[in-house]
Amino acid sequence: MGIFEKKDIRKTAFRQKVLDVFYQNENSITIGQIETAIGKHDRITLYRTIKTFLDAGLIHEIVMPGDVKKLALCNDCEHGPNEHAAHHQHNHIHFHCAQCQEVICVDNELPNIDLEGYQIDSIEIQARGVCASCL
Amino acid sequence: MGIFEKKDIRKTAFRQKVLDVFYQNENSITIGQIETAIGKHDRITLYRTIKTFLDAGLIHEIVMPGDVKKLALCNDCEHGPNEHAAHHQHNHIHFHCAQCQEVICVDNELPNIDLEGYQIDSIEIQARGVCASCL
DNA sequence: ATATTTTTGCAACATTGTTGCATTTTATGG
DNA sequence: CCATAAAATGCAACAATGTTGCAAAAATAT
Ligand SMILES: [Mn+2]
Ligand SMILES: [Mn+2]
Ligand SMILES: [Zn+2]
Ligand SMILES: [Zn+2]
Repeated sequence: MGIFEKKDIRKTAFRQKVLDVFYQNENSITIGQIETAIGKHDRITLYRTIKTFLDAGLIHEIVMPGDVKKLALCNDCEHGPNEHAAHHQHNHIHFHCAQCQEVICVDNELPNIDLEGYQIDSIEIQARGVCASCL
Repeated sequence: MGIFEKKDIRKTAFRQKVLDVFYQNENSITIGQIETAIGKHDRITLYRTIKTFLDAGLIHEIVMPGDVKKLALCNDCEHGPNEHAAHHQHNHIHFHCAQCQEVICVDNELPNIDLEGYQIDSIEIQARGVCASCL
């Protein structure tokens, strides 16, 4: 049973190629990286594919400080049915390495945040520094 | 001694108008809000003004999940000289209220995050839920 | 195999932001 | 206050990124 059946979206040659790019990279990737990897292609279809993957909970979007935008496979993320990308619940930290510039989904417990007078439904944490491989 | 002298950037009529929009709003604002508030104006100059303010450490940029981009006055932020926007050190949490849609800089201690094997230089936290006014 | 549904590719458009350059505004200081 | 120098502005043109409508093609269901 492939990932497409599991997520109930149609399996097409194009989508498989895009998905492969995710599998071929250890960390999160940019749309630009996908475009380079899949060669000649249609930009519009790629955008729609990404939206499909996002809606299906196959991948998640990471927006880092400084407008660095990345995409990553969802492994440990929590998803409701058809959860909108904006309300995605990562339960990991996103780490931007200042040296190799990779943006890494680091598996770990999120700290408990408590803001007096506020009701917190979800949190998202970005960290910056030097990653394990670069240290 | 006005804020322009303090930050060593020239005071102009246009910049004063933009700055006033920040003062008139309790929370963070979008570029669109500024454009509406200052009326007929030049889009390019506004972008350059915002960059100037960012470079001067007068304001900071907030990128929330779902590509919500906002700007806010720097009050308690830490700045080195000419610190680039991407490496800005907020020391507060950014809270997005799902009800009023405001993005609020909430003053509070940041938790101590420790990732085994990683060197963390700075962190940024976004929270989502219902704000104090909406509860 | 045929019918139905979804995806794709193309063209056109929208939004957001940038760059070069001539003109205007602001700050300086005699 | 006026002349000068430095910086900010406005315009035009461009660039990057993403969206929409629609006809053709591909994928699934019967
Ligand atoms: Mn996810
Ligand atoms: Mn700041
Ligand atoms: Zn992630
Ligand atoms: Zn803030």
